[in-house]
Formats: sequence, structure tokens, C-alpha cells
Amino acid sequence: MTTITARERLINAAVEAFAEKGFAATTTRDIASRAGMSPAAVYVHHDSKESLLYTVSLQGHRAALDVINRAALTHDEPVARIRTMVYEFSLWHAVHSRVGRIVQWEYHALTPEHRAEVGAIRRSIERTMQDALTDGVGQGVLDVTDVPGTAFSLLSLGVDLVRWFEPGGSRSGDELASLHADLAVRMVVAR
Amino acid sequence: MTTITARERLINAAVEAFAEKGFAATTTRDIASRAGMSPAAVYVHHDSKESLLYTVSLQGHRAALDVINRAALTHDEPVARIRTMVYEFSLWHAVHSRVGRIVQWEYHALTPEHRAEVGAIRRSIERTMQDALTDGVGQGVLDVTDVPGTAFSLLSLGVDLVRWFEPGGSRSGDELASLHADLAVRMVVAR
DNA sequence: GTCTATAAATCGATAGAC
DNA sequence: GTCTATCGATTTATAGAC
Repeated sequence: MTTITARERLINAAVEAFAEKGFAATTTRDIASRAGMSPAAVYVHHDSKESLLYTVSLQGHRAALDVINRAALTHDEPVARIRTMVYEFSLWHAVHSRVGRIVQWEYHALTPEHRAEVGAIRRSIERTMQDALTDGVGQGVLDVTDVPGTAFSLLSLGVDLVRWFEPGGSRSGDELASLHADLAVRMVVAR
Repeated sequence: MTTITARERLINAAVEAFAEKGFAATTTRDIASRAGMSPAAVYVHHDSKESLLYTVSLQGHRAALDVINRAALTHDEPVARIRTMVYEFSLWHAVHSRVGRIVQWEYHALTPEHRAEVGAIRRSIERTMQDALTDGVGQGVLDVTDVPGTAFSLLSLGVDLVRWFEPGGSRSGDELASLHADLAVRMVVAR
């Protein structure tokens, strides 16, 4: 059985509020209300509004990095590897579109120290994608002239989902992730 | 000779501030200060903070629609048409990355009425891209199974530029737009 | 059309009782 | 660890002089 602590209830409430209204437009009263608590109760479990954002953003960045790193290990063959990486990265942004929106859109609202920490995870995500492309080019299986730019473009497909995707909408996350994976292969495969 | 009115100075200041800190985190004092005016002067030229956002967002959406509509008219041949549309759409988001960020990220901060008006322009942009794909499929030149999803993906390349692109950075807008155009053609061309 | 001054509301965060 | 009450700062927007 899973016990949900008051601290976690507040984090879930913050995810809802930040994703819906943005960090700056969200009040601590709103977060407390969504968690069924008084405004003062927030500060028993979290230091500040920004520390709530930091917790959500750090967990989200780590989850996204984990997803793409695991995907990179599933295949040695470069085309299948890229396909899986793009599929899993896009699927994560669809399934976790609220956290994804906070990760991608509220980066600037973090303190400089927290932004630096999270920024390192972002660069690690980009490096993982670049390494997969470079490996495929080296094997002669992929045709990619601009590796950093193409890596960005492949990630952009998933990232931009958080702008409009709603779970329970007309399109499933799996459907969109599969489309992105197909498009990704066409973008990079040599022929 | 071009005369810049006080009203336009305030709009330019709002673009700077909204793009840098987001709409909710921007104060009317900040906008006034950037325009070299007192806080009260803002309300002589604009009704509210939201009406400043609406002005910027509407102009930005109209400019982006105009860019992609004009690009669609430059070629009859489907591949060249898609290439030009993606190039121009991405280039616009790079060159106007501050307005682009406001257009793409502050949609939710508009009033429901203004959001509906701007939303119609968004759907028109998507329709223009979808029509170009459908036409190419009909001519047998393009191979696109999921027209709406692919249209979204092609636009995502440009949209996601506003998340990180800075004019004067290590990569030029033309360089990125050309990359996106190349990738777009590979995504949709039949072979 | 610009300013100073301020109204009225709301914010993040804290004090202190229980 | 929860609450009510509130502090002190900040916000959008307005009033009224010039």
C-alpha cells in the first residue's frame, strides 16, 4: 500500500497549478487549497514557492533523462536506437505533459543555482541524442550533417507536445510518439 | 522618416519584458520603466496589462500566419513549397524569437475572448500546412500518412526555437531554418 | 500627455494558539 | 502538524495637479 504524505500532496497540487496557470501566476494559497490545506501549512513541508518548483523541475528533468538514457541502451543498431529514443522521449512528454510543461517552460523561474543544476541535466539529454547520431554516422548507417542541430530537432518534436497535448484528447500519446519515431528515422537514415 | 509613438514605445518595452520574464512576472512598472515613462503613463496609451499582451500576441500571430501563407504561394511544386514554408516559418521564429515566445507561451494569459480570436489564427496556420501536405499527397509527390500530426511536427521545429534561440548566438537563424527545411523534406517526400 | 501620490487588492511568508 | 490571523511588501490601476 502506498501512503501519500502531506509533502507529496502539496507537490501534486503544485504540478496541477503550475502547469495550468504558470509558476508566476500561481499563488501559494491556490496550491494549499488544491491540497486541502491552509495557506500556512505549505511552509511546514516546503521552504518556499520556488523550492516547490525546484522539486518538480528536478524530478521531471531526471525522469526525462532517465527515459532517454534507458532507450539508448535498448539497441546497438543506430536506426532502431534513434527510433526508440524519439518514441520514448515523445511518449514521456505526452503522458507527463503537465510536468513536462513545467520542465520546459518554467526553467527561467528557478533561482540561478537551481537553474544551473537543472541545466546540466538538459545538456546531458542533448548529449545522449548527439552521441546516438554520431555513432550512427560513424557506422555509415545515418546521414546527418549537423549533429547538434538535428539532435535538437528530434527532441523538439516531443518537447513541443507539452504546448497543446491533453491526456484524454483525440490523439493518444502512443500514436503521436509512433509518428515522431517514424519521422525521426526518415530525417536521419542514410540511403 | 519613422516616428515612434509613445504607444509603440510601450509595446516594444512590453515585448522585451514579457519575453524575458513572462507575462505574469512582469510588472506594469517594469514596462513603464523600459519605455522611459512613469507607471501612470502606461494607462494613457493602453487599457490594461492584458491589452498590451493582446496587442503583441495578435500582431505576432498575424505576422506568423502571413509568413506561412506567403511562403505557400511561392511554389506550385509540393516539395519546394513545403521546403519554403518550413524555412520561412522557422526563420520567423528565430528572427522574432521574443515575440515568438510571447505568441507561443503566453496564449493562456489572454482573456477567453482574446484567446478565441488568436486561436482562430493558430488553426489557420495549421490548416495552411495541412493543405500543402494534402496537395502533395494528391499529386503523388509526398508520402504522408498522418497529415494533421505531420503538419504539427513540421511547425514544432520552428515553434521550439523560441525556447532557447538567442539572436547573436553561435548559430544563425538562416542556418537553423535551412536545417529544418532539409529535415522537413526528408520527412515527407515520397521515394 | 506627463507627472506624483495613493487607493484597493493581493501576494509570499510568518506568528502563535491548539 | 494544523489552524486563524496578520505582517509587510508589492501589485494593477486611478486621482488629480500641471
